Amino acid sequence: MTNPSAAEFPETYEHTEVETRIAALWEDARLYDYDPHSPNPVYSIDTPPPYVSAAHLHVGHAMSYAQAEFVVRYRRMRGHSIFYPMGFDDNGLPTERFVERTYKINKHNVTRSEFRRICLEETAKGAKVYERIWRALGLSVDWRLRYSTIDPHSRKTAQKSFLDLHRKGLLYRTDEPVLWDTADETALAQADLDTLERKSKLLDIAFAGEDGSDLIISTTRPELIPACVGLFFHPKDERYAHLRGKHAKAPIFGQPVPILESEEVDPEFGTGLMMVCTFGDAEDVRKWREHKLETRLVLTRNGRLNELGGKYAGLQAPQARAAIIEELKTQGLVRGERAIEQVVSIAERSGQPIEFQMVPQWFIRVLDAKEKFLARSAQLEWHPPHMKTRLDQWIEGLRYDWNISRQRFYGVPFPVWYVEDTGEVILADEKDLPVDPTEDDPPAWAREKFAGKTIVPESDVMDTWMTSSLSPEINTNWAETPGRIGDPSMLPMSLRVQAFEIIRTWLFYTLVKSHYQRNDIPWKTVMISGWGLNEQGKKIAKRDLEASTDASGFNRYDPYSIIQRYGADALRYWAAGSRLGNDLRYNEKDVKSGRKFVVKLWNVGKLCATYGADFDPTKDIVPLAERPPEDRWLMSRLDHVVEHVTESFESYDYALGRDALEKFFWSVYCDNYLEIIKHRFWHPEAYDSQSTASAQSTLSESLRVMLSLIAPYLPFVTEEIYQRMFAAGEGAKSIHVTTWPLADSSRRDPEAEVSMQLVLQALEGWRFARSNAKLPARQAIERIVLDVPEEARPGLAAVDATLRSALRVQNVEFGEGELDTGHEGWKLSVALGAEPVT
RNA sequence: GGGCGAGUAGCUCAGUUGGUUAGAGCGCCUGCCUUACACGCAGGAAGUCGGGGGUUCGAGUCCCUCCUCGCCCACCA
Repeated sequence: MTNPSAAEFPETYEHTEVETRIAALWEDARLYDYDPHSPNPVYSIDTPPPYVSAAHLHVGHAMSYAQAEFVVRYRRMRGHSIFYPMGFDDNGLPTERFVERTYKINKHNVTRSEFRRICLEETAKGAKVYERIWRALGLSVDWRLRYSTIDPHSRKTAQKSFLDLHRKGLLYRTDEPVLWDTADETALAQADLDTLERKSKLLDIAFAGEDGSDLIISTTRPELIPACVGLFFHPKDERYAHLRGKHAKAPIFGQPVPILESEEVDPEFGTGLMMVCTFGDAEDVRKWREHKLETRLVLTRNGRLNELGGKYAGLQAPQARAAIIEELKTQGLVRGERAIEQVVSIAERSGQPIEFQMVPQWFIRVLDAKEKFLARSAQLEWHPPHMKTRLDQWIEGLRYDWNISRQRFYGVPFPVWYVEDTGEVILADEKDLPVDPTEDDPPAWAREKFAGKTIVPESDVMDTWMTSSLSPEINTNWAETPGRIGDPSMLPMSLRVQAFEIIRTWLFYTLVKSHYQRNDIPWKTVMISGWGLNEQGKKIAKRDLEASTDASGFNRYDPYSIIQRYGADALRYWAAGSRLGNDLRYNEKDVKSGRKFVVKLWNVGKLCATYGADFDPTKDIVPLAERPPEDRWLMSRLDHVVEHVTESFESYDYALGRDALEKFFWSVYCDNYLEIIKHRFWHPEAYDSQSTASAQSTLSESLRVMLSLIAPYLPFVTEEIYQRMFAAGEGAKSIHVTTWPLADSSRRDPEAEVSMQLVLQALEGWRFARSNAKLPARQAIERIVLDVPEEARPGLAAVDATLRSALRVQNVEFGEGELDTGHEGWKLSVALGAEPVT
């Protein structure tokens, strides 16, 4: 209404047409480009780089990215200079597998750089798909700030990080036993483990004592008998005291096994005699270390028995187990057998039970800095606060330093060579990064210094988290890659947004890196989102996504599909429905509700434009104090909402804001205020001369404020209405770069709120009576007689015009009434008009 | 076994520091195509707030205890 050149509002809201056009408008205006020269405070966001190659994006992902974005849009309107990058993760095993499968190649017939080239091509394709969806969803990302975890900039950053930590003495290389995945044939870190409950058999098996007596141990893993290097009993266990210093003979394999004591043996478990092998579990590793036991590794890196397994050599562990049990039984050495529930550590990716192997690995020290990490955790502002506990408990429970070596082909290489005979470490020069030691030469100084010696490259690659943990540094160009936008002075970044399941990995590792590299926190605030779940409250699986396309091609879990059918605003409306940190079930009907909200808002815009066609806010505004009570009431109520929504964004609890807005918009603004003031427009002659201009002033002001409040949630429809009604008048390119409305006490009007309570009670009573009387909508009403308590009458009489406007009748009187109003002590009667309203 | 979170209408969830008769959306029932909107409007039914105990003038809200569900961690002889 404030825009004299505002185009006519089309009858219906075509979301696809509008959203496409608005997205282009933002794009043309370069609205989301980060401006390094802006005088405004920077607000920077670190969001998860999704796996591009997997292509399994579902509504749950859309939900978490949308949630981050609500906050971003709010901050932009609060006057921050927004730095909002987007990354893609194409590092790690899933990508390796994907490329091998798709291109029918493997690491034996291509070089790393060739493999990387293919991966980057795939990334570019995948990133396009993602970018299309993210843009469609309205994410206000600066796409110039894109990174991929395998691109040269990220590789350089990861390698620089390695050099930095090495220089600081925080890295070491050792061939201690490491967690090993026999399926993927690589070492893993503690954070890569999962647990599996399964049924297992606990067998009592007889070893032979020196005097020929039976020494019974209990084990679930008889295939490790050839790796047995000790039997342990508790020092106070009298039953075995006589065995002190003696040896036992292992069944079948016959090796002599020392009998030793340890406080950690539970005399109550089994026979109280414990078999220790290299290595059945973490406990075995501990005993091996403490008691300096022999090393008899019987399992190979791919999970088979080696020559120590004698005739069972070459068998996979489970087959060997079965065969060995068979032989033990034949020899009568199995003395007991019972089924037990067992919990085993498995590799998160492959699902294989974890073994231990001795392979030289690079470790980052974390165990001796737990207290420091806990202190860093306490420096962060957590939303919701209880998520901090998850990180703290993980830190407290750490048992291993961070193993960053992976025996895989694809990933970020270590910037390291070794002198073959001495094992001396040669590090790359920082100016040469990124390097691949399997293809690049070592630095010139090293070639000179070790001339004549054989120099071998490190062939392992780094743990994928070694790179991802640097997302703040990658974003802000800590490695100083020429041409990248971003500046390390932005560190710590403002906000990290992520889901809870990667607190122990992504969040923890990022904290470690920041602490070690810059002696600082990575970001000031952490926002932990929940998951978007399916209708049954379960995680949306890849197969759910794949099996959910209907005959028309609509996939009910595919964000793009949903956006096409209901619009991005509708999907975002659903995403705004969960309290931060809580999971949110996906229901199509909630997206439909979002769609209804969008359409309702559109219709309000249309109505306001119609009623305000001849209104010029530069000269027609009626001062608030001079407007009728219903106008002052509306503005007062609106001010409460402004405060509420602002608070909800400040506490990252956008869902509370959405609720408050929706209730206000729908029931206060539409169902009451708009319905009340219509009468003023229909019968201006019945009201004072300013009443139309008052309503127009209020409509204009309140709609403008509401559009701003709703803009972070529903950026498209709010922009569309803004462009039609306010943009030209305000001279702004977009509602998203206008100023956030703040609460304004001059709008508060307790007096109007009190008088409107009476009016609304009368209105409710009238609606109740009307509904009971089943009056047709077009029934003309001559007069309404209110039969209300004496004490209410002066208040109502004082706002007579408002009352008539609300009840939509020219004559309101007090007197006797017979119709029930649903309110104690309130009745009314009504004089019907002769003719129906036309 | 330790920890975190949750249990409120048929379903999904709000309910700030304890304060009248516990709310919303969806669903259900009754009317209404009323000059923005039938993707709408008006009205209605529906809850012993997981169980038990306690503090208080007053408890969905605070304390104790038990039960159920989800997640994280530990448990591998």
